[in-house]
Amino acid sequence: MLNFVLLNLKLYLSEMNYGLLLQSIAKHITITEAEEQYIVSLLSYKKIKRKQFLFREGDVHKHAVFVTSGCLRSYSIDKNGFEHILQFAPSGWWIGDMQSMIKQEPGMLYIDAVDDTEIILVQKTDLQDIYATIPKLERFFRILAENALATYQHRLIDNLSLPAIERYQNFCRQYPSLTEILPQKQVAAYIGVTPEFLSKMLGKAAAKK
Amino acid sequence: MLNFVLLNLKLYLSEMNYGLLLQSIAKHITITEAEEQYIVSLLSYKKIKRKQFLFREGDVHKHAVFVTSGCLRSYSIDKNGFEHILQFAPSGWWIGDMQSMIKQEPGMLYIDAVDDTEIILVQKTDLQDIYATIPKLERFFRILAENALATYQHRLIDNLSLPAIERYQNFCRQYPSLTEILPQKQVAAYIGVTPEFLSKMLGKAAAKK
DNA sequence: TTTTTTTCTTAACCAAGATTAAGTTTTTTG
DNA sequence: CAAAAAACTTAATCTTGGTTAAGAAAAAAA
Repeated sequence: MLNFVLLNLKLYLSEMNYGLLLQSIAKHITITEAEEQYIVSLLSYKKIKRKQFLFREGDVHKHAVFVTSGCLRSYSIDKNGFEHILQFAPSGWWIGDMQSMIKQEPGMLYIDAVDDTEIILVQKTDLQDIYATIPKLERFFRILAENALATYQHRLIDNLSLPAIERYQNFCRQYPSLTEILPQKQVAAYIGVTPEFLSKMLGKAAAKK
Repeated sequence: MLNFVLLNLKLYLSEMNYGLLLQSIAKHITITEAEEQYIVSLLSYKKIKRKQFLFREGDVHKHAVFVTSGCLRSYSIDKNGFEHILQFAPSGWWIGDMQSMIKQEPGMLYIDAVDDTEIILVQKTDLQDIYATIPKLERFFRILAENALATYQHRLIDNLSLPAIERYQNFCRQYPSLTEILPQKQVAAYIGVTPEFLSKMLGKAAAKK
């Protein structure tokens, strides 16, 4: 009977896919099984249907979000109603509005699901406890933030110095799997051009061959 | 005699201005005097004259750089020879090519001095030791990286969604002291327009009044 | 201070990319 | 499967911002 319960618990936990997050942690630091259990006890799990919102502009981000399947996107909407995509988060990625997360103030970003998506949530307040209990995790999140920082530095330089066509090529090279599944429109909103212009650009490129 | 030596040491250290860095650390975490001394023992100090280079494209960044006076800038040069500024670092700021710093590979950025500048250097290898000896510093650099991340997220959204004139206004609002000391040309290279266009824009704005 | 270098301005012309609009294809949903 | 919605294409026109060039102003260096 106990075995039966444990088996179900195990299935339940594997369905939640906390494993992917624990693996990602294990890539940078070593943690004990007891620490793993403590962390898992503070995680929660959520399914998000395609097009469903996780955050809207003005919301305060009270959770760190880790994607285990599917794909999320974060974006702003300008005063003319146009979307500008900051980030895509396929499985294994974190996503969020850092400013809002740090200062606990209303954010400027929308986050919704590009595909049916499963996520793990960590409450910001629990994160403080985790740092206090397992200081090693401070390192994990430092490394995470530093890597993200490097990525944003690179992207900013690209946006300042490259024409649209090269930004598009960079995107395809960097995220080949995303290029396949995303509507062109969203790639346009990521590289910073209108869908019409991206279409024109690709038409020209194809005509040349 | 001993007093004399100690006095001179104190003067020497204060001239190095390690205090500014220690203060900046103290804003986020609490460290003991012994820990302070350990950290200081791993720091080095350098003066950089206006226009002098600290890094060039292709250099591997083996140090974290903290500015104590003056101002540095990091930028890339595109294939047409135009500069695109990623960051200004006045006193109290860190600067560097994160990608190069993390992976210890050749960087894409130039760093030089906008003004006569004093900096503190921490070797990357010493930073590893510091993390091992004083885990609290892991938190300090996590917070630092997260704040920088928030700033870059905001800037990217601005670059994607705002016209040049608003990017200029944001820059002036965010960095009023830099706006005063920098040549217009460099503000242009930061917000992502040519100096000629920025000048035209400002002329129009002034004419309206 | 005077010479040299850098920065700023203005203006004419040019190009990358935006806008508008209409028609077509693809995907989603009922 | 049919209808509706979303995405894509094409083309004409417009706008933001780039390019080139030349002179003026300011700052740096000698």
